Amino acid sequence: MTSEEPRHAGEGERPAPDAEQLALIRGPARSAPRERARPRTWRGAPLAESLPVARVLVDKGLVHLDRFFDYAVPAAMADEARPGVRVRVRFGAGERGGRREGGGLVGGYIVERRPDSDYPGVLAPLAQVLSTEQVLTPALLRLCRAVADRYAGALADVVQLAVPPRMARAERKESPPPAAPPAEPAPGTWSRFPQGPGFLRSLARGGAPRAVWTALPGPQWPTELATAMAAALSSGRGALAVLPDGRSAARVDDALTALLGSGHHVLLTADAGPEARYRRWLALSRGSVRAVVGTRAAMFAPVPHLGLVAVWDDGDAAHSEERAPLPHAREVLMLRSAQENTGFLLGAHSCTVEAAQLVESGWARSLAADRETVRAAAPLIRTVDDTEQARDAAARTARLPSLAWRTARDALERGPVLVQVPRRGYVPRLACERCREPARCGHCHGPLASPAADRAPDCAWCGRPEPHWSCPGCGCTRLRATVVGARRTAEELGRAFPAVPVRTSGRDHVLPSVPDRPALVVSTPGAEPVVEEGPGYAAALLLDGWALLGRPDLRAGEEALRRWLNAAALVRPAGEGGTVLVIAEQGLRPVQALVRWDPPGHARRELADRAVLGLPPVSRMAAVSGSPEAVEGLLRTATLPGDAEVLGPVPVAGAGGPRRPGGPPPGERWDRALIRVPPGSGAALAAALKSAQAARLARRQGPPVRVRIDPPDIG
DNA sequence: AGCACGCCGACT
DNA sequence: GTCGGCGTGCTC
Repeated sequence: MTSEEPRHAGEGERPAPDAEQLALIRGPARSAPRERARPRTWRGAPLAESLPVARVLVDKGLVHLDRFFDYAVPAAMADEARPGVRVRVRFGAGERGGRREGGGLVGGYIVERRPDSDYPGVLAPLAQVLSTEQVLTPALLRLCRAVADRYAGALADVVQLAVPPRMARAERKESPPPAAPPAEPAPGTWSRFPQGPGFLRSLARGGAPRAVWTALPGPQWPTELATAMAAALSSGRGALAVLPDGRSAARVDDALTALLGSGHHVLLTADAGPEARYRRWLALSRGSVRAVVGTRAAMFAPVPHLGLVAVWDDGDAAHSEERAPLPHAREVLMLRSAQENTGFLLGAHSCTVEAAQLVESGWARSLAADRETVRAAAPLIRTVDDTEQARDAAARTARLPSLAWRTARDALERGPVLVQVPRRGYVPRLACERCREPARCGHCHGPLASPAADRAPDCAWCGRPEPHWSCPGCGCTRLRATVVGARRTAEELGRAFPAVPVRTSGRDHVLPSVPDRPALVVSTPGAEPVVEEGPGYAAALLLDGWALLGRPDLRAGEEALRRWLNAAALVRPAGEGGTVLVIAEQGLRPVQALVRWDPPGHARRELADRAVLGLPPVSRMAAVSGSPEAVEGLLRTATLPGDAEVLGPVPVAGAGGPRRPGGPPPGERWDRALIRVPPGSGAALAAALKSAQAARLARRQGPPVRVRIDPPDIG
């Protein structure tokens, strides 16, 4: 702490110790009022000779402080105080009384060195340069700025997500020079995709192709993803891949190692620990390593001269950052791809509506295999309609359809059988009694919910009652609550095969893999073990159709299909006896898409529907929530774009429900309003909400409001 | 957000 | 004449 000096009594009353220096930093012919001209922590230390002003991003995530502050650079720090380094500065209410030191020390980053400042007062000096490591590079700063704007958040909040905390020990270690770029990789199994080799060639030649990749079922995708990264590396550029969890990241990391050895890439996941993580981050930042595979925080990894950004399975909820301003990895990587002119690869077994929109709009090209190739790689999909079971709740949980039993029995002779069961905790809402289509509001297409069993339903978005609902699909006027739960079916299954070992994998106990031997593997979605070595599961039983499809969430169908496809992709091809049995009504759109193994087709149809109904991502939405007065106040003061449409506010289920972080405090009522704008007005909406939020906080007009762009739970 | 300033009423 | 309520505005 070179600048932590004791306070001199009466210092404030004296003229500045070095009037010439202060004139220099105050800028040309500016006569600041005398009381403002008193330096605060100033000890008369000389200033840096060139560029004596440092523009600093103060590390406080307050929306109304979302700007830079200028500080004087003492001569002693002239060399160290480079753009991008971490600093400590005094920040807070000034010492206008001349008696106190300024506010406390806070952290920050130098974003720029300048010859002068436009601040009319006297600049406080930098208190300390914490480290000479230039962590917030201009490219990273620009990305953080774009992400903050996109999500109506504060720059400092985004920087906190992007730059890991400092670990001094990790900084002391030197990083080796980078390895020479590897040779251009052979396409390998990318040859199964007509556009695959061309995509790789473009990357290898320094191009920036953008693709939405529908991966084929089977275990090849990690190697294919790694091959695309290697192609970008072979052009002398860097590559980055974001995966939804540590397990899948490790698989791609292994594939890269198999392809290139260990000198070219790092794995950036939470389980490495903070110090190792920072060391690897520094290896990238210093240009010692050019490729990174990781979970969502890796989307900000400081790869210089990036050639490819990739994201796997963008429908997985883990790609949504849960800290403010809640950015999504796919969106961040899209911004990054545009800013740094890189290739873009969005891969998955399924296809989100956002991915379909990227193809539809022409922003990305589709990278999919021919129908015959898909059919040869996919397992046989069979469906069991459960309408018969639905008549009797007891039968539904206790009895297994005989086809499921036979499928499992036959498959267990050849290998392991995967049983996918739902996770607990789905919110029951209303659906058509006959066709089970989730019931939607006739006015805004929000989901209907029943406040009490014997009352008419309300819209959960706009609050309008809907006493005379009728199903647009089948004309039925009767509603039913959605049913959840099929776990006992799996237990029943275990009892039906007493001779076979039953293994379970779930949120608490994730089983990474199982041997290629007969066993029942019961797993919740997302925790399915892969089969070691062999051709994959002999069969899969997908039992969670009801729980998923009954949800009124906009993404219910897409999410059901995504989970089914991820499980079904672990099953061996139909030609080798692989069978998937899904318990769900055959006529449902996601079920048909699974049977035909056509996830892009499903996403395209969903996209067309949403365009008609004005739902995201065809329109952009924002959620504003907080106490009723706060929400009302923000909506009143905000100057929204002219084409914005406000839905609600309506009360949010608070007390009694599961307590979510950042949600309403127990016992208090919270409201939520949704604002939707047509395509093209998203940026204006974010900007309007951000400035209204800033004004509100600055003037302290009542309790805080939460603003969320692209709310995930609008249905 | 903190934090300090300042303008007003109540008390010594 | 002095203390302290909180309404208002700034932080380089």
